[in-house]
Amino acid sequence: MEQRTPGAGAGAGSRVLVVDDDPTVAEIVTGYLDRAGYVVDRAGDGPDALARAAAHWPDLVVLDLMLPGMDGLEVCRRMRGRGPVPVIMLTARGDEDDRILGLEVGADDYVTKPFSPRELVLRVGSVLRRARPAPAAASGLLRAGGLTVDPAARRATKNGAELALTIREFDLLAFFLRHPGRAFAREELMREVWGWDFGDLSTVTVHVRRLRGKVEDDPARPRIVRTVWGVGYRFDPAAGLGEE
Amino acid sequence: MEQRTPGAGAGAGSRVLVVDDDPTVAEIVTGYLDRAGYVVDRAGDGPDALARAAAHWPDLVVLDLMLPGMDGLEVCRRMRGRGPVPVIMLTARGDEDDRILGLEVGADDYVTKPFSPRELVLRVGSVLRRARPAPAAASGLLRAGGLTVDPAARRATKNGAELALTIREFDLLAFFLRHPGRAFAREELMREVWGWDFGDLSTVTVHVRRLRGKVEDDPARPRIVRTVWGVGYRFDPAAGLGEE
DNA sequence: CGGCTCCTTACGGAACGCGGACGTCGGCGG
DNA sequence: CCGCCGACGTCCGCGTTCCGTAAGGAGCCG
Repeated sequence: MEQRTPGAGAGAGSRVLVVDDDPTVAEIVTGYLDRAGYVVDRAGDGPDALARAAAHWPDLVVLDLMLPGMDGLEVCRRMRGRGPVPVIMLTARGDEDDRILGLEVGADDYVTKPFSPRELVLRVGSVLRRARPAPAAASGLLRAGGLTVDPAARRATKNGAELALTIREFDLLAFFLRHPGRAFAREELMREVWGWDFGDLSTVTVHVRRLRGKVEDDPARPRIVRTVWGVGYRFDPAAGLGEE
Repeated sequence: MEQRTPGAGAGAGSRVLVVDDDPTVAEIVTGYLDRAGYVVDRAGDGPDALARAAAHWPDLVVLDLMLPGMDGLEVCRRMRGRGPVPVIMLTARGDEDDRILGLEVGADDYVTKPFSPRELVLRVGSVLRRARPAPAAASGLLRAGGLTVDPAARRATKNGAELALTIREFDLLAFFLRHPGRAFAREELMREVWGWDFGDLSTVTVHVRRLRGKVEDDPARPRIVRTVWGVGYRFDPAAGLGEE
């Protein structure tokens, strides 16, 4: 049932570094991860782990807390010093202090010994999935010009800078981003953005003005939300950066 | 002090939540589990179960699939949303689909009605023993910004320092950590965190404020849990270190 | 130049979020 | 058994933010 490779989206072929001084444990873990479709590398102690990481930077590290020579926490710290990498710690059961320490150093998850290899595999997948920031695509994100509108987060940016928009302004901009290049009458906007079939159309005018004040480089000469005389307004997507 | 410990000695005094709308069934099950040395709590329906769980997080849940109002599967899902907890499902005999559904949602075991109470007790012990070394699969540790939330241990830290959160505050923070960067209406939070479809929304406001008081550097100018005017709140994961 | 459209500004009121405080319930310890 | 205390849900007053409307001026077109 759980035989599938992690190819279903999460980290197919991701490189996992397993660090454990116990050959038996390392062997078992390696085997399971390998069968799950990961590329696995092994290290027996701290220095070895750092060397391996230097040779091939891993996507995730499974790290035994108890290591000969260098402490697992130290390894974690050094690793983190070189670059951001998710870490799953293996700790002795019930050793609560160790777990807390691990979390402080920045472990992304922990598994207590003795553990089920299958569970470890699941957690590896989970952490990898979590570590991967939202792919931005398929998330309903709207982009045009230098503008970005995220309906889910209710955030809008222009050239990376956050815009402080009110509800109406945000909805208005989002609507424009969804229908670029088309001209809309004020009545249409009132219906689509406000959800009203009646009302003072100057409301739309004023809100367009306010939006321009926050979005346009020069609100006096709008290039993004253009006026279509005798009709209404049109969003011009090709007016992102300053060309003159 | 120890009344009577369960046979195998696993989970003496473990807290078991029994959810069944049939008073007779609940009574019998409660009786047996109680005599087996467990601390038993009872709930008659879904919302009740979630409320009980909020008050005292159980070590295991015995859950009837058929419940008035909220579906057993839904209860299971919500419960799992708050933290990893083993679940044993009670299903109608031969209702194969239900069993499959139950296992998919993440039940750790199931018992078909009519069932022998003694068998149920045995399974409870078994699941507890199995689940003990490490909380069952599914969600692990949550990290974002300088925050850490461990649903299994029900513990949260900020920059390594432990946070003294109440039940609601913890659930709220955990939910935010699970859905970073998205804006949620108060109604959604009320539904997802409280499990209510109605109620005074100012409750959410107040708890957000209390959470801010413990999480934010400057509660007056929140950077982690942000207010989205006219909409609700949003958890901002990129608010870890001090930038100004 | 006249009429219409659009821009700009200002303002009152409503909606909203926040902080503080209170009453209640349940748990815990004396 | 009783009293204390923390957590929770509710309520109220205040300050802020936002919205819709109105009115005067500027711009566009015939």
